[in-house]
Amino acid sequence: MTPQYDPATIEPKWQKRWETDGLYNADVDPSRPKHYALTMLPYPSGDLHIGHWYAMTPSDARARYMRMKGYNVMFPMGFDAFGLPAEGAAIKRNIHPKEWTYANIERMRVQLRSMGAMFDWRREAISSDPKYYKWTEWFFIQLFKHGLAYRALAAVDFCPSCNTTLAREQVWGEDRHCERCGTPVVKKHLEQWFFRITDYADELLDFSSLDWPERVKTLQTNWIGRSEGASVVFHTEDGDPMEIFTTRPDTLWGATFMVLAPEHPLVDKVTSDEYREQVEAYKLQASRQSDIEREAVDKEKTGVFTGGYAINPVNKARIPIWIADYVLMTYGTGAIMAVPAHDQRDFEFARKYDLEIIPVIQPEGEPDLDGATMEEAYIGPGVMVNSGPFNGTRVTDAKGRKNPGIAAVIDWLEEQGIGREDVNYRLHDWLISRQRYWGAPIPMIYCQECGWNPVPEDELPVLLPDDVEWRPTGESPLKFHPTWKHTTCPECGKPAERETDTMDTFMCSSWYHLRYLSPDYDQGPFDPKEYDYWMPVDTYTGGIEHATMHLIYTRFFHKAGRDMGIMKGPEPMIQLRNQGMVLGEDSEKMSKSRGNVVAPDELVKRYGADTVRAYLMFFARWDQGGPWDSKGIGGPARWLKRVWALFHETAGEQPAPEGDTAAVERRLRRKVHQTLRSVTRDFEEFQFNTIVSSLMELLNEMQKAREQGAVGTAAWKEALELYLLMLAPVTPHIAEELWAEALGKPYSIHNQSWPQVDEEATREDEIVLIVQVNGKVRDRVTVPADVSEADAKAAALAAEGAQRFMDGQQPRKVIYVPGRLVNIVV
RNA sequence: GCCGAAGUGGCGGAACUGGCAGACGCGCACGACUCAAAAUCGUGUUCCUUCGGGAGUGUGGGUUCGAUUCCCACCUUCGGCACCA
Repeated sequence: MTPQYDPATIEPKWQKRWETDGLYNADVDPSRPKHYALTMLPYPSGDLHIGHWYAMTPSDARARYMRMKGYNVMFPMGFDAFGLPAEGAAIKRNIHPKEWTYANIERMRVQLRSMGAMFDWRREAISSDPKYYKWTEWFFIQLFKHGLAYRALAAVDFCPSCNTTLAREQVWGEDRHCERCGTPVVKKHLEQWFFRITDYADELLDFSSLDWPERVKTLQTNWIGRSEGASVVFHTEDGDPMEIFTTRPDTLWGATFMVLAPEHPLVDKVTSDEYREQVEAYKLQASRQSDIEREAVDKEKTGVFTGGYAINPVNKARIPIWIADYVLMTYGTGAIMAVPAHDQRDFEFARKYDLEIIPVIQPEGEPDLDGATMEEAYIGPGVMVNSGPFNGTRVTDAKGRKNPGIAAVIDWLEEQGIGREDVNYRLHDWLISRQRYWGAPIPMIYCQECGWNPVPEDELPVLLPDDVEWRPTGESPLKFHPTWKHTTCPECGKPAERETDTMDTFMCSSWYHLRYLSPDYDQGPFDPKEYDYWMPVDTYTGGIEHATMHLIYTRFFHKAGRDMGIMKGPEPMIQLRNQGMVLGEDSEKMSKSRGNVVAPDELVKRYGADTVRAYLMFFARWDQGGPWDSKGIGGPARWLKRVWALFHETAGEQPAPEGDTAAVERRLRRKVHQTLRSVTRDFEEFQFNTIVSSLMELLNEMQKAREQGAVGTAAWKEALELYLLMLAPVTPHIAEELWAEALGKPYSIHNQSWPQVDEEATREDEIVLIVQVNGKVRDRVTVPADVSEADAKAAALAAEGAQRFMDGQQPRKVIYVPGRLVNIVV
């Protein structure tokens, strides 16, 4: 053992040994409890950055802790290897996306190994491997066969920079930009493939079996955006039905006009000749405006009258039909009933265009509302008025059927056959078509006669051709391949064409946790034996940015798979924890263009992986992250050097023959076991920063105990052993080295059990009681731990500081908190 | 506008169940070692102070013997959604 801590020597040595021994191989073993620890897989961009380390090494420490707790832990790793950057690189540098991707994977595997994580590399899965994407395609076919994948013409978001359509989840922010490249998206009308995720909207709102952060649950709940209400069918004067959705069926009697989205299919039909010109002009203007302009909230509402009229089915009132761009074709039915008295948007519109306002909800104890004089819509509770059979019915603030007014009206609508209880979601079906090359082909064939049919399953995978030209045209490069798309119809055998779009890569990552189970299995997407043992994922870690993308998709995928008889159980990932983000030293997001990127490889070279791991766990709360501080890493670096030095200098020493060490030993054992208790708790709660600080604190105490002659005693030996066991998940290399070289213990520390807290040892003999006078600390007294209340109070009252501040007065009240303090109130 | 999270020393952060605010680390200051520096070790480090003490966890109130912790109102920052009918 060298006197100098030299991570550059010991780290590669142990990494090699662990790997050749298969120390972290996880195999099905029904005799042991399993723990599937999963951390989000990286995209093979070419370099592992500090964010990967921040996500993965604390997750690794937690997985190692669970392993020491006796679980059979699987902690796999792989690559989300399809995707756009590969094509970008291909175009820019004239290198094949496959070559680029696999070269990056090679490089990143080496970098990943340098972390010293307990990855079971036998389970590595790469989503761009044919043996992987064969089953991505297979899943598509199963979804198609079960009616969960369909093709439809829709106005979809298209990124002009990435040259592909995007899912709604991939369009972000007020300016509706592409999640990947930041370019504002445009609308295109295209036929695309969708998954029916909306069929699962309600189930996705049920988080009861999940231990997930509230934040993620809230984000998903808002994203799904469930509204309860009713669908009601109005008719035009000509008898054409127009369905509307409303959350306020109790206000139906106050509907004084209707508004259609400019793109609504009935607009042309209801428009009278007299108004056709202005309607056409308005439609043209609306179509020219971007979504951003149209959806700007503060914009004044505009619209035009169509000349047509509808009949309100509840009271047969004849009401005008308008078109306005504040009604969106993408939500509900693209048509609304307008109740200006009780909806602020309708109110503003009615005032502007001088439309009738009829109050139908009267707030109790207030003067009667008057449509002519109201200054804003009334949206609070009250009693229904001007509402025929419902006059006098109470309306509360509650939504849906919980509101007596709404419940009564819904029942009546259903009786009358006018409408029905209904629910609407903000969530849209998942658009998965991408006009790009480097993705899993959509395994569908179009035949002029038979329509769309899936590729027969025994012909899977549909392989990507290698010889393509990547022209970023907005259409799939596969389309321009001379032969690839030409095939025959699986139904009739006549010439037919393949779908040339590829799948959203979120499709690949929706099931990667299943491919890890058996990455080489060829009878199905996964080996059922592995599935039955390992699933569900027990602990999933990753960034919050996937809350409304990957984390919704994978839940949908699992539930759909369950309904198709492929998967089991309600949810794929039971416990979720999010790490924060490591920012640059300038507190900005790290990026090459800002020049604030921290390169982990250099840090490993300079300090060693253990120090980098420890610093990442220590420098911030894991769930919050924060700016990198290059000076701060010196703390953990010094700490590990001091750990090394202490073990090196004292490991073999025997106790000094003379001197009574009983008190020192007791103090040391107390601190060791108190530390073990808090480290154990912190591992359970993912509080990695306090794990490291507790271990630093214990080292300081051990240093003191050393000076007091503890070295070589039984308590000292126990302290050294427990110290390394607690260190093992955090800094696995130095722990292994000291375990072998300083303590001479048999390989491997990573096969040891997590130690038990000796509660007896943690007990204090004496405690320091705080003495307060009127809530202010005035003194402290040392008393036996099992002091009686009377003795404690007496000691406090006698304390010099207490006497001084009591100023001769009699205590009015003396409060005793056992083990903590005495507060004297005068 | 709606929903959510968070505000603690110069900095990152700690504080279990309402009970010593500032653990641990960075930085800084001083000291030791050194010809000197780095490294290392030691001591100190919330602010004010007449050295008795006083103030202090975004602001203002409340509950309590006692509040970073619970309640009310507000301010700020960050994140999400946003004409969603």
